[in-house]
Amino acid sequence: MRMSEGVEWALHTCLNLAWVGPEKAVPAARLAAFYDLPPAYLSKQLQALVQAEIASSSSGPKGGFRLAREPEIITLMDIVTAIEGPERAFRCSEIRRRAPQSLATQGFLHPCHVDWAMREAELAWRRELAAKSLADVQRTVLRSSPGIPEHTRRWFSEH
Amino acid sequence: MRMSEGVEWALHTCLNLAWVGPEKAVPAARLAAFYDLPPAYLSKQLQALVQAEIASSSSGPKGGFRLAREPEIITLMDIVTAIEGPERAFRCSEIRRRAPQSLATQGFLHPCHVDWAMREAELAWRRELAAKSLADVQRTVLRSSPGIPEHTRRWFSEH
DNA sequence: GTAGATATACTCGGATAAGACGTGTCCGAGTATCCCTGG
DNA sequence: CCAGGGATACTCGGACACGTCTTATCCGAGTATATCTAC
Repeated sequence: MRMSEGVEWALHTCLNLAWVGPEKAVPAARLAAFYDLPPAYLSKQLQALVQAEIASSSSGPKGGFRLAREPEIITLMDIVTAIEGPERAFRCSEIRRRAPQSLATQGFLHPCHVDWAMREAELAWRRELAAKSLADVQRTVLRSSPGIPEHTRRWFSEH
Repeated sequence: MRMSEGVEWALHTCLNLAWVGPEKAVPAARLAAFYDLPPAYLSKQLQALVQAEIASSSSGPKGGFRLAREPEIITLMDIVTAIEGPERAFRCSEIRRRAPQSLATQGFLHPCHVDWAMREAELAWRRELAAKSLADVQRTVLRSSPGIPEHTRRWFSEH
């Protein structure tokens, strides 16, 4: 089980967009340059963020990406789901129905208990991610490195 | 993010081994036949379970697999880790160190906050899985379908 | 009848291919800006 | 001086290859059993 590397990029990029603020749009190429990432590929991730209505895009000169909502109402779960898709990590294929006894015991009438246990664990994970907003992360960063917001904002203003 | 299908197979197979009990060894081919799975591939998953000391194997006639420990002290986390490996789903590549400002703000002295949030969520998931033992699942199954244990045991005794 | 050696058949285990998904790249469509021209 | 039209340059967005991991398979090494033979 491996999460796409794009998730890390998306999270940090959303954070950068949050520092810049919604007034100014930032092109994908510039967002990529900040971390020295492949611009075309980051662009793909940004598309996903737009589709999920986390970011909004505008074309042409002075165009680019900006956050579509306030950081306070963007959760880490939103971002992860946007990149990874809404599918669960564990996918129950109802394997038990192929068991020779499944007809005799009518096991398929009840929900799959293995699936249920896995679902519950994954829900705990989702709950935890949904409880943390982008603004929460901003506050944590601000506490440990107060200079970062201004530095970042300034870097994206240059050029 | 997608969990290997082998995890589902391993979970159900461990459950079957639990019903059969540790007295009798069951060959991989027979375990595969129960759900009509590719025998050679399930064999590979079983190898992983042996390496994780969840199951034990024996060669030759009357050989096969059996649980190495009591179901009470085998957690779902153990099984998932055995198949998927110990690696985390989200892997922080310390992307922030490539930021142009990282030297100025000495951001790399503090832990990565994005990573920390993701780690915490994944820990919640692991905790949940570690809290559920194979015996717990057995009890749930027993409650809803009391016939299954005996049916399963009998099927593996035939032939 | 019993014990030992041997042949046998069955098991696992690691080395070896095929397919799916994530990764990475490119170029075309669209748009806001800027400039130029005419009034 | 001002307004409108057009050219321009910059942006995103979807279509197109590459690499890596999961999936799937096979065959050889090893072992407990059962048989056969000799005592």
